[in-house]
Amino acid sequence: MARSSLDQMNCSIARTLDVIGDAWTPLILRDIAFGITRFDAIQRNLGISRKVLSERLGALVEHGVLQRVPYQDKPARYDYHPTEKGADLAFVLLAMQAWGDRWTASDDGPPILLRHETCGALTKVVPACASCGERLAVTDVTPLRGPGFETGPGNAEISAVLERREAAATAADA
Amino acid sequence: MARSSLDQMNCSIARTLDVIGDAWTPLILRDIAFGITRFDAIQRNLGISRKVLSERLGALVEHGVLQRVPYQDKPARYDYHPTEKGADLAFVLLAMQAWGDRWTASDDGPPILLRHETCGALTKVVPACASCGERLAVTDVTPLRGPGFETGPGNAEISAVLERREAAATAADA
DNA sequence: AGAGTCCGTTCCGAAAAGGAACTGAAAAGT
DNA sequence: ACTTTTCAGTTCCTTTTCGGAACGGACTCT
Repeated sequence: MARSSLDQMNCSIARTLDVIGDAWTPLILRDIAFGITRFDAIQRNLGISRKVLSERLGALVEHGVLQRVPYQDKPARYDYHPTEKGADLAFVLLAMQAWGDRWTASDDGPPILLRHETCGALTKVVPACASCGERLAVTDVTPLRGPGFETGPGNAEISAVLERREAAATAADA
Repeated sequence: MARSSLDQMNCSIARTLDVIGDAWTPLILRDIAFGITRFDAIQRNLGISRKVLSERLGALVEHGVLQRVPYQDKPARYDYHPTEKGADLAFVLLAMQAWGDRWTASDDGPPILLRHETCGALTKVVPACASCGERLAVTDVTPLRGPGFETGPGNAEISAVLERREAAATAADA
């Protein structure tokens, strides 16, 4: 994982991966979301090496995803809490959970259920269109080059693909 | 990334990470979703080392996320296509994209836009409740221990947290 | 005083990644 | 016919990262 190359890419997925693109980081964020906010507790829970945990937490603070909140002074000790930016990653985690529930759960069923407090039902998280609110199927969304698009490392071929598609779509319109 | 420890965990997120828990795999899946389905094209596009790409593609086929589809015979050559299991990972990618768009995009705006063909609008993907269809806020969902839950590696502390919360909720009901 | 908690850092051997070169089979150029 | 190019890997070697155990420091508890 070339640390630098990812956030250089003109791609929101790559830039997200620059923050959470390894095996441990999402699990650390999961623990914190569950209210396990201290170094030792996370380390015990995950069985992660203290060294790597220390590095990951530092990077997450660096990225503005977590913040250190002091809970005692004598030896300075902190809880790690999500910032708004960090809390917003929950949807990524929930999407992973939904996929894992569907494709990797044991016969018993999923280990964790979610209740939607507003409607009271046990639920799962599904993707919806921000505009019409309808549930989204993958086949219903088409990618287009956006205002921030530039051909560069990590998307040269994608640029070509999109150009071809958009040209075809324009031709079809005429 | 301890290959084995992750899929051993009683957690859908961990088991998902066992499949896509590194920096390259999601980008490879993104490329394939865009229709870049051949070894060399992916390699060129991402600048990933051929060795790692080869390993990742093999693992994804192994996991049943991708399948090799022959497109010529003499030297056997394949396109990599998503299976249903693989296509279903698109929502994880879209969640990453949505987060990246919001928190890491440049001033120009996001590099890629999505059009929802059903309603015609430029959109972004938001989480919704599968039951009531309402848009979900993270604070509206409560995790509960599910049928497949077992205390074990990776969730001992979580088990304790949930137990406490569920006990508190039960007490509040009475 | 001695053990326990908490959060790290340090050191070392093992594993993984990066990178360039090499193989192999066939099509395409000259 | 011969060389170059395309395509998909594999191999080898160097650099980075990881895992694991030990150590440190600042305190609290018994």
